[in-house]
Amino acid sequence: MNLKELSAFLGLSQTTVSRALNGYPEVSEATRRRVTAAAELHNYRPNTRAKGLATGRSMAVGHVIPTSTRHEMVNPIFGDFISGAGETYAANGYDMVLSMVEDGDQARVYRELKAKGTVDGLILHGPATSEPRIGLLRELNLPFCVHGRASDETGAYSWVDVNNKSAFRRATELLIDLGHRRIALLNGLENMDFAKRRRAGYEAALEARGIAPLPELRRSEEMTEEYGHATAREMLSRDNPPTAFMVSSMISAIGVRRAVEEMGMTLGADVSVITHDDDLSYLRNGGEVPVFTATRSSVREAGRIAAQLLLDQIAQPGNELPTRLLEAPLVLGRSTGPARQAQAAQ
Amino acid sequence: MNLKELSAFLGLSQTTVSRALNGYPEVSEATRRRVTAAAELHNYRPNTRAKGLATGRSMAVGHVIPTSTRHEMVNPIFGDFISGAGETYAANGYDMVLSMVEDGDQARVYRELKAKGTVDGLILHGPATSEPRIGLLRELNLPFCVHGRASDETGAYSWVDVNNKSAFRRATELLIDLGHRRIALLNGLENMDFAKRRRAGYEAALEARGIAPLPELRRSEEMTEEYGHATAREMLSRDNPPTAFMVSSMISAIGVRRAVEEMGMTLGADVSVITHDDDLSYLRNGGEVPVFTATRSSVREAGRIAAQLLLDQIAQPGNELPTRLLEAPLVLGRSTGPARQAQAAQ
DNA sequence: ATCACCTTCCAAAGCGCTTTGGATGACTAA
DNA sequence: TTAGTCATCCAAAGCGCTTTGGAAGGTGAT
Repeated sequence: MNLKELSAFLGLSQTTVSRALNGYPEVSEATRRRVTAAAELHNYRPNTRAKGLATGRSMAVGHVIPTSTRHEMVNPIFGDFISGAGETYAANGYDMVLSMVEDGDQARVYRELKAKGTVDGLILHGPATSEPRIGLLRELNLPFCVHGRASDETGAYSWVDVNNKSAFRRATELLIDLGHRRIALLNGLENMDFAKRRRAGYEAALEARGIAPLPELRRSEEMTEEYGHATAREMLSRDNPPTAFMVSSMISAIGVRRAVEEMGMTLGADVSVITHDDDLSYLRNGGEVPVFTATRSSVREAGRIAAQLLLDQIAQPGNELPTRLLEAPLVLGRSTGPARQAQAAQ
Repeated sequence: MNLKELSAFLGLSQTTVSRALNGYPEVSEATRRRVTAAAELHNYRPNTRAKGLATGRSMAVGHVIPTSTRHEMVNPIFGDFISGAGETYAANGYDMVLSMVEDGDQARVYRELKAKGTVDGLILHGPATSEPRIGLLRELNLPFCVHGRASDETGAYSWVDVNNKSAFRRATELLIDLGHRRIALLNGLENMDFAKRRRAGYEAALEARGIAPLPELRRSEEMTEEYGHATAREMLSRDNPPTAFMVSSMISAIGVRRAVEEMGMTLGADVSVITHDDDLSYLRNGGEVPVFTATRSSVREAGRIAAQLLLDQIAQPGNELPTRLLEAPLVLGRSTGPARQAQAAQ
C-alpha cells in the first residue's frame, strides 16, 4: 500500500493524506481521523527512500566501527554503547546504520556516506589523541558527536566522555591511602585519548604524593584478557613486584585475577586491583559487594546521551555544539585492601 | 555533485552517464572512460535514496537485535557476529541497519521494515525452539537468514548454525572418558534453540554411557559471569558435588573458574570445565595451550557466512534456501583432567 | 447581494536516479 | 543507390513521497 493507493481508497488527494498523516494544520480533524484510521487499517508506512528523497533527509545516523586486520579486535563495549544509542534512535524515528571499516579506510567511508546521503549524522568512535576524522567531518559538514575526546583537537566539536582523568586519579589515591607504593598501570593503547587521560590521572595522583611513576610498572596494549594475565604474571614474578594494579578494563582485570590466583595469591589481600568498569550488561561487577573495586560508568548510558546530542544537532543545526562529561564514581569491591608491607610496618 | 550536474559537465545525457557508470554495454569505451574519470574527479556517488527509489531496492540489510527490559542484556557475541557480517556487506556494497528492539516489539518492527522498504533482507538473531518470527518473515516475503535454528519449525528456511548437539556430546564424552560421572550442565536459557540442542548432546552422551542425567546438576539461565560463579559455588558446596562442568559460554566459565579458585580448588585438577568458545576477539581462549578446554566455533565467521547466504537469496530469489552447519572442534586446554575419585580408584 | 476572509482541499512540480523506447548517423550488403 | 544493421546516444517517464501555489466553498460583515 502506498500513498497513491491510500488516497484513492479515501477519495482524497495525496496532498491531503500526506498532510493529515504528518500533522499539518490544513486538514480538518474529521478527515485526519478518517485518514489515520485508514492508514492504520492498511498498515500504511511511507516509503523511507521516497520520503527521504523528497525531504532531503535520510532519518538515519551512522556508526563507523573501526576494525583492524592486525588483531581483528572488536571492542567489547560496542554492543552496549550501540544498544543505548539504539534506544534513543528508536524513540525518535531514526535508523542506525553500521559500517565496519578497517582503520585506513575510514576517511573514504566518511566521504562516501556523505556523498551517497546515507546518513544525516555520525557517531565517531574510538578517538585518538590526535584525530583527523574530526576535521574531515567538519569539512564535510556532517553533524557528528564523538564518544570520547581528542586532546589535540583545538576547535569545538560535540562529545560525550567519561572523566577518565579524575576517575583514575581518585582510584590511584585510594591505593596510595591503603599503603600501596608500587602501583602498576595496565592501560589501553596510549594513542587512544581515553588511555592518555587515565595515565595522566594515575600519574597526577602518584606525583601529588611524591611517588615517582616507574616506566617498568606501566604497560599499554589492546585490552584483552590475555594481556592482563600475561602482564600481571610477568610483573608479579619480579624481585620487587607491584602490590597493586590499576587496570583499564574489566576484561583485562579478569586476566589479572587469573594470574594472581594461579600464583597462589589472593585478590584484595596479597594484591589489590582497581579496574575501570563500563557496566557492560553481560559482565556485571555487581552484587551487594562488587568483585572489583572500580571506577564505574555505564557505556550504554553514554550511547543514549551521544545519540541524543547528535539528534539535537541535526534538529537545530545552528546551535552551540553540545558536550557532556560523565563522572565515574569509585565503587568499593573486594579486590582492594591494605598493602602487605604497610601492614607489616604497623 | 549529482547526476544532472555531472552530465551537464560532460555534455552528455543523464542516461549515458548512468549507463557508463553502471557498466551497461550501450556506451563506447572511450566515453565510459571519460565519464568514470569525471566521476572520480568530482567524487560523484549516486544518491542512495534516489537510486533505491528508482530500482526498488534499498541495498541494505537489517539486523534486529532483541533487548529485553528485564535484564538489559546485550548478547556479548553480537559485536563479533556483526563485525563478520559487516565485512561481507561492505564487500558487496550493502549497508547494515541495526534495530535494537524489545522482545515484544519484534513483529511490529519486522512489519515496519518491510512496509517502509528500509531493507532488502534480514538476519534473524537468537531463535527460540519455537519461532513465530520465521512464519512472519515468510509471510512478509522478506528474504532472511537465521543465526541458529528453530527446532519446532517444519518449513524450509535459510540458516547458519553450529552443530551444538554433536559438539556438546563429544565434549561430555571426553569428561566421561576422564572418569567424571557427576557432570553439571550450566546452560543458557532453554527456550533458546542452541541451548536445547546442547542439552540434548550432553544428555545423549550421558545416556550412551549409562549415566542418568540429574536435574539438580542442570541449570539454565542468561549466561553472565555471575551466573557461572553463583551456580558453581552452590553446586560445589553440596555433599556430593559435581566433578566437572559443561558451560555454555566463556563468560560464565570465567565465573565458574572464579568460584573454583575462591574455594581453594584448582581448575583441571580438582574440577574440570569445558565451555563453548565463540572465539570472541576480545576474549581469546588461545595461546599454545588454551585456558579452557572448549568446543570452539568463530561467531565472526558465522556472521560472514550468514550475510553471504542472505545476499545470495536476495540476488537469486528463486533458488533453494541455503543452509550451513558449522562443526565446532573440541580443543584441549588446561581446564580438564581426570576425575579425583577415578584417580583414587585406580 | 457583495465582498473579504477563512477553511479545506487539490494539481503539479520536484527530489536524483534508472530505464524504456526511440533517434541519429555510420557502415555494410545487394 | 537503397535498405538494413549496428553502435551510440538521448528525451521523458516513473519510482513514492513532500510542498508550492492555488481553487472552491462556506461564513460573516456590510
